[in-house]
Amino acid sequence: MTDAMPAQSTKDRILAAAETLFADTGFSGTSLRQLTRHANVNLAAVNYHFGSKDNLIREVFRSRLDALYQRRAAALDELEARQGEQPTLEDVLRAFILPAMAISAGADDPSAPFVKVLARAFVEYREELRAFLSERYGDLNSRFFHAIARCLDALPPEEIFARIDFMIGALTYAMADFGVSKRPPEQSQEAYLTERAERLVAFAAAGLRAPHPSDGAETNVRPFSDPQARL
Amino acid sequence: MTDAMPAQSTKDRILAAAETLFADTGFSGTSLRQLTRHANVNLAAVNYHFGSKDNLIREVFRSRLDALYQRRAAALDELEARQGEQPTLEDVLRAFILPAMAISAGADDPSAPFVKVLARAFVEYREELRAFLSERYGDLNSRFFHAIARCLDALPPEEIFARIDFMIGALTYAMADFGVSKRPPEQSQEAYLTERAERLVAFAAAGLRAPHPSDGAETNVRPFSDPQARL
DNA sequence: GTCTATATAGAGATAGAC
DNA sequence: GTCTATCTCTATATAGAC
Repeated sequence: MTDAMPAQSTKDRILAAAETLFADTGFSGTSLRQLTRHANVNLAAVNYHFGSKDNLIREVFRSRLDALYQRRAAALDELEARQGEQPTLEDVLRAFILPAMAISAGADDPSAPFVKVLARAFVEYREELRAFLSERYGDLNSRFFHAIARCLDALPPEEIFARIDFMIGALTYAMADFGVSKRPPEQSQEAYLTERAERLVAFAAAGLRAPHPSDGAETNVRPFSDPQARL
Repeated sequence: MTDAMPAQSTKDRILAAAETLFADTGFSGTSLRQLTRHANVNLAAVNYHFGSKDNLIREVFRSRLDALYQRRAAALDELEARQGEQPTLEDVLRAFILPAMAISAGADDPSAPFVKVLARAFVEYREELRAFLSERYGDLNSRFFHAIARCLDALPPEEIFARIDFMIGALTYAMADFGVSKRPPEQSQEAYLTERAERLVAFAAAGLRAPHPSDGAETNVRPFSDPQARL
């Protein structure tokens, strides 16, 4: 054998190029012509191997999301297997957040662009993605909800749902690197993302633990239609 | 005068249809043919009034973002005009968050779809949007940063920047309604969004105030390359 | 300012040779 | 399994009549 790396199949080259280009220019913004040029394969190969562009898109999702949720499941399994020891809120959040950050860690990691693909999918394939996530990973997401809820037992479920949405929004946005924060040149990408993940864990844990308005101080809410409202 | 509403100009009908369709199917996912059909105007009218599709997209942004930032500026001005009274973190966050929630408040409000357009822009026009926001609203964003930093004076700036990114991520995601939270049927859209805005204010305020790892407990960070890391 | 008609280019998909 | 060539459709943009 002369080559250490196995020769990448046409199918794999298409998947790799799809991930990169979908991350950069979106799904409808990426043509099969660009894609096959980038992957150095023939235009007809996409339809031969995947049937259609839509199927190719689904395949990109499925494989990466499976990997992400497998890591999340393993982390949660480990937490729940600890005998007698109740996981902290930070533990549970790490089990959810770190796998997502991890898949964008290495510059050499072929799955790195996927985080941007996922962020795009939230806007371009909202309903399909929601249905897919709920059908395929609903049980695991439900386990995460209960693990989080156990750490916050004074909080009503709607409040927990809302706060988890905030956490996922922060995670998605941060993963896709949409914000103004920039990696300092002297820090490695891995160290940077590790730090960011820990920052998010601390931020989200504090946010989730925030006192609930109903059992505390008045929040001074004014409806939008109030002409005095500071909009 | 027989008509209470002023007849909408071709240009306005194009803008309105653009906002709706861009929100639903994205920028590259929306063709000018769909758009002009939806607006009941001729296909050529877009190029006549806006020059190109790209210019139309920029125009949609510019007008709505100007409105959003004007409201934010007014709210911040009001806070800072209070003599002697230091605004709370919650006050500052409300000045930033409520205008964003407000523009998606009314089902009858023509600007309602814009929040989804904005979320899409974050992924489809990342760099252009970043440059545009920084050039046009950089000063105001900087004022918000300082107002927030004043409430958190023990925190290093990088930590504040990172946490503000989390807050904006949560806001964008929540505004665009990507999460699992659903409006209860008995609640009005306005009440629902008001409630969500207050929830976000409480969540973000607590998250921003989270203790900083450097001046407190050990955070037990393990790098991703550690094979023991719970990824 | 609005229309029809069309130029030009690019898209996704497929047939059929090799 | 991969190629070329091409079908068919749609895209953005524009020219020129009204």
